[in-house]
Amino acid sequence: MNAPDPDLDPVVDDPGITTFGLLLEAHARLSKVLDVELRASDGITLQTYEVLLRVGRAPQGWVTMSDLADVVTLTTGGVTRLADRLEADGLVERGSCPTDRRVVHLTLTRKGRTLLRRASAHHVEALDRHLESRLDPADRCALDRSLDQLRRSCDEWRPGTAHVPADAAARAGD
Amino acid sequence: MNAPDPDLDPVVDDPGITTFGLLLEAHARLSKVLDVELRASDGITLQTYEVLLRVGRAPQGWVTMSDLADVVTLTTGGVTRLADRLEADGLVERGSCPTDRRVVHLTLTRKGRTLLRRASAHHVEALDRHLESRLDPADRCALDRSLDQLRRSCDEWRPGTAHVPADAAARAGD
DNA sequence: GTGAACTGTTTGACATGTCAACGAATCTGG
DNA sequence: CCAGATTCGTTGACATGTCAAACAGTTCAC
Repeated sequence: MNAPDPDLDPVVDDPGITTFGLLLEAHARLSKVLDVELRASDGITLQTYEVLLRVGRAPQGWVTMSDLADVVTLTTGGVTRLADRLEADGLVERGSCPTDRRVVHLTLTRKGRTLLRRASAHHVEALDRHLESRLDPADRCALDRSLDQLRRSCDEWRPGTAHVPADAAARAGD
Repeated sequence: MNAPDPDLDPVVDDPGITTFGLLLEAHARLSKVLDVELRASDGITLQTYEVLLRVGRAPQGWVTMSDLADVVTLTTGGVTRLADRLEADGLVERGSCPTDRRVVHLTLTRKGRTLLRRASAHHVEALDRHLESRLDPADRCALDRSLDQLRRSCDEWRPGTAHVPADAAARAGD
């Protein structure tokens, strides 16, 4: 009574589903590996590293909470809590913006800066092992191009841009 | 006092960091878009869709909790709770395995099957708009190849493969 | 100027995931 | 056949993220 539905196969074998599935899995597996190695070598998560990196290489040496929310793909509420933890760990500092008193400037502490430099060496080495050395150099360019294209085209998209049938939104029930 | 550290630049501009950053962002943005559209068209999250898809196209019509944990990249504890919610929504059912009484078989209910079929149509269409139509056909192949390669090489990896402290390597076998 | 609309951040209530400990079922080698 | 090691799934305690409401500061139009 529960054999795979033949009606389903034409639709679930779509090449787009395959590519997207590969994207999901490659992302998950690579992130997991890099996270585990970063914890082992520097005692921080991949997410913490990403924050340190974004703050550390910001042109002025700081980012706002909203900036950060965008690059780490969290809500601003999530970033508030993330910043709380990193500040408690002494890696970043909150500061106020001289030109807009709503804004919070996040900067690296000395400790954060040192840690970023140390972790970067390990992280780059890990990326070499898991990413660079595994890819065909020709495919590498196409990979960068494709990913950038996807990122860009999703940024353009806004809810409602899609031709979702008007009745579908109403019928969203279960 | 907090200008970007010149010492940092050589290391944070590594091409591997760039590619990995693109992977993170492309994944996050594309997932977000597809999730929003799936919610609008069928009232389910992308994660729910992924589960329905995996269960629905499993060769025997069912998957175990551990199988599912692997493909959706959650711990088994997380899958227990995910299955609880989907079962409460009437989309999947737990069943027992005739040959191993520890194992739980997850199958689609009729409702889950219907929903999967309906959502698949919308999802495939969304993938066409956001993925297929955006990519250069030649790059598409390279993208699939690269992602598959990354996924595969991460699967081979085991903690300890890297040059991490010896006590971490001691736990290598499983 | 001043009120309305908007933006940036925080917060409480809640959703969702992890981790480690656990019980039950299964395997394995004497 | 049995003791120990292993595997599968669940659970409690806790970590982390979302959502919407709230608040302060800013901008805009009149």
